[in-house]
Amino acid sequence: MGMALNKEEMSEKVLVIAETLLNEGGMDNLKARTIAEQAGISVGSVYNLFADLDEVHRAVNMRLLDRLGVAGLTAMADLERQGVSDAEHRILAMAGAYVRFVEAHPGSWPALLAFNRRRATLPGPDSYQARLDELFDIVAGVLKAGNFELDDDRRALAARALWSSVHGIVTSGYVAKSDSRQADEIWQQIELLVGVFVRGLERGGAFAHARTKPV
Amino acid sequence: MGMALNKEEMSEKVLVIAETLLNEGGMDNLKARTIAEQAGISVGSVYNLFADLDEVHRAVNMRLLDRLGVAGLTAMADLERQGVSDAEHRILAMAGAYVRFVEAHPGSWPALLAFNRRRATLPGPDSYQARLDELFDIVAGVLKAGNFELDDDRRALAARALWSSVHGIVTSGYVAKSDSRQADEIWQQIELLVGVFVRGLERGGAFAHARTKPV
DNA sequence: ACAGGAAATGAACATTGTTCAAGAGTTATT
DNA sequence: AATAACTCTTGAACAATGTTCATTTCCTGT
Repeated sequence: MGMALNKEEMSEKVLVIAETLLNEGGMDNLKARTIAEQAGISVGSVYNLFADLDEVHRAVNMRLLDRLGVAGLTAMADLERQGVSDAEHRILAMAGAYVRFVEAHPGSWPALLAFNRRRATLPGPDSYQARLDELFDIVAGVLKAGNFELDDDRRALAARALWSSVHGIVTSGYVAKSDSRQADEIWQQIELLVGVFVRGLERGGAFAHARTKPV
Repeated sequence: MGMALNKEEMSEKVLVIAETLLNEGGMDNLKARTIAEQAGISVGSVYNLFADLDEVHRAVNMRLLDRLGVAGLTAMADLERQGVSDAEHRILAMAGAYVRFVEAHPGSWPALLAFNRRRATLPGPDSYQARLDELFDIVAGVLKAGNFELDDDRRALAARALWSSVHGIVTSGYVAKSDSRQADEIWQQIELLVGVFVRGLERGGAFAHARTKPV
């Protein structure tokens, strides 16, 4: 007989199952009964471990974000080892890590940032936003090493804008993900964005701006 | 007694109701029974007019995309009338139109591009992607008037990258939409992006790039 | 061995999308 | 006018789901 799992171990098992379900069939595939069946417990027990499916989903997202962060840092470390310190190359490596991550998580990624499950993303006691900030910080670190003329606030803003832009390109690109050449189109856009962005920063464009927000 | 509505008029009524429901409560608020009740028909009749709720949702999205396109064109026309032909200002005006549109459609916008309802956005016989292309074309038009050194393909790519970037910034910004200063942060990022992007294009950065896609 | 509590269970409930047989209404034909 | 053929509407019924909770089972300390 297998040793009975304690609460934490069973939670872990549930999360592994949940991640697989999400990856395979997206948000709609995360069902309480399926989890219970695959984990060898009852529906009620799932609700004993987690308040509701939202909490399960959030927990899975947490781990995904963590792994995405690790992937980014790993990519940076790899370039470091190769002695690459060029900002454009490093940013492209970050973007590459992100694209690979997305491609490796076709089902769970759509619900990762645009978390649309039940209620509109309540702030949550957890550090959801904190993990996103960590990702921004990695990009900001690359920008800092790039020696652009940016103060800390401005650099943070640029990092968020750049990262969000890459995210937007990937998102838009995968809406109609029927074609396989779509992947190529995405990467072309990213290369263009990063190239133009870096050159724009080098020109100091980040400072020359006026408030033009329309009412 | 009010004249009975024919099929088309009733479809119209259903779509108006559906749009309101989506705007007020998001995707989960689009329920067959609510629509039926508010339209004064039976549940079955809703399914007589539309194959399923997905089709209703898609139809609503179509109209939203149309209106978004009109908003963009209107913004361009306004600037035209004011004699503004500066590319950066025009792009910012486009982005402003987009941001205003998003703010005006808090419930329906999240499901507009990332259409996650049932199946993964099947290509659909409709012109969903075509409407998105129209929006890209508007941006491409602005870039063309900007006299950057871009051939047609490259300009189309830049337009898509730029528009998707703006979309990404708005998307990321509204994930944690608790704060009202978030709106300001979004616009700052957009200004930075557009400013840097335009300056980067002016430097011809769109050409100086190498294939660096990681495996 | 037994009491007390903690955890697991799964039947039951509420809500949903969707279907479809039956009925109501409309139009064409004789 | 009467009837037939057709279309549209209805709402009850079904299946799938998230969630709850009274009951049962299991474990632990004495």
